[in-house]
Amino acid sequence: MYQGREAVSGPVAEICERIWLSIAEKRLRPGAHLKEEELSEIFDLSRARVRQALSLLESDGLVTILPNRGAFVAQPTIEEARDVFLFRKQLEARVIERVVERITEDGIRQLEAHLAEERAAHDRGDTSAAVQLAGGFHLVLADLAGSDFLASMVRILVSRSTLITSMYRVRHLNNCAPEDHEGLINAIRARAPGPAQAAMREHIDHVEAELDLGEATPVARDLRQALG
Amino acid sequence: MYQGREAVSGPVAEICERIWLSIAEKRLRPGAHLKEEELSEIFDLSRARVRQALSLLESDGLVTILPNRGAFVAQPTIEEARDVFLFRKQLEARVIERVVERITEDGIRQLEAHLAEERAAHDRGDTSAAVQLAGGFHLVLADLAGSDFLASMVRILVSRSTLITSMYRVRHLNNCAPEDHEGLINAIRARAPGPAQAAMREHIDHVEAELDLGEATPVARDLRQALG
DNA sequence: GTACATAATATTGTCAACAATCGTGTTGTC
DNA sequence: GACAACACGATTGTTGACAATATTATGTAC
Repeated sequence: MYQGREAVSGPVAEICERIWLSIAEKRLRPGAHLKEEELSEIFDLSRARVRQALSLLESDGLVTILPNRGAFVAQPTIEEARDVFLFRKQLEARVIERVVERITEDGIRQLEAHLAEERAAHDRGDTSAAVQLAGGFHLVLADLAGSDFLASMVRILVSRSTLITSMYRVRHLNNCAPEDHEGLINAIRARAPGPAQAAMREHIDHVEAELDLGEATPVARDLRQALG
Repeated sequence: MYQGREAVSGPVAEICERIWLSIAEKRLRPGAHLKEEELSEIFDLSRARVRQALSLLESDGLVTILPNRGAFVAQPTIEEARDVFLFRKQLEARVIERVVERITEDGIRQLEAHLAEERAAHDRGDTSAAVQLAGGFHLVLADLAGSDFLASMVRILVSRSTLITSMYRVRHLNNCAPEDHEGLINAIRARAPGPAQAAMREHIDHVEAELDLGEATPVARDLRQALG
């Protein structure tokens, strides 16, 4: 399974995971060309499967596929970045609303188990796992909302947030701090819709506040795009 | 080009279009199994291209692909239907905001030309074209907002709305009436953000109001007949 | 007749070879 | 040297054949 996608499993999921992580950790620059044969050699998989993975990553907004040209790491603009966070606030507020309505003891345990993993990764300095788990928390939450639609929307926005964060963050910090997630769980446990939604909006604002969305792009953009 | 997707062209776009239309016109019931070989015979295309088309339709939420099982026309629940329209109101209000900011004379002409096509299809009783163009209006609008992100989000939600409307509508009416679209153009021309956003929210409420969210009316028919 | 195992069929998943396209370097002309 | 036409290598796109999996049909015991 890759980023909450039930239908994706096995080798294809692994390519997606690893490319996703490489982007999150800035090992892959926005605009970088992801060549199919190169990837198939690296992962020792057929080109068809690489292609499938790239197609999935495109639908998550992490890469852009140009016909007859190939796949490139996406380059969201500052305007798009702001829109992503604006909609995440609205979308995830709705998610929280539904989660509070239908949360069970088992659901709470799921969230707490995830939070424990986040803390463990954070404490041992494993930023790679920490970033992955921080995004994963929102996917678990979306799952608990019990709507495939909401879950897929959250996935789309969270993956884009990962890319945006890796492009525009000023400090070398996590995507989400575990503390915020703890507060969210508490508000959900108390079955308090208003405070829980407020906590979520604040949390997303925190994430956005760590970014520098006021100036020109720090990473050099594609020349073709700049002059086109 | 299929539903505002620049990158999709040629035969694959045609399969998508025709399946999309068949769903919109209730010739394909939700849950129907879209068999790859059958489709490849109907459209006289290779199975690989059919597969590609089904994958695109999945990312638009029109079909659900189950591993080793195949592709099925999606079956959005009533809860999901409400969420789609809720989110469309928020999303398209933002689209309108950006369109009003950056609209040009040429943009207005584009919208009016589209509206004229809608009216023509409506007047000659071509419901097939009318439904397609009604959804298309929102895609043109999203394009004028000048953000790939907003455009792709609108596409995802509009395609889902099409499916939802075909599932839950009580009267045999259009997805969108051309009158609402005319009002939107006028508000945009006046560069009035508030009224334009209000018009959009009202318009989407109108569409939602035509649905009966308590009764499902599945129409079963042969796949070959539906697509012919 | 029902339940279960098993074979037969239908359907999807995967691959490697081939075709089409694009980017780039080269050559020829002025 | 500037420019266009061309050819080459690199990269993506497509196909048909084959493998894996699921669904249906068949047979058998009780």
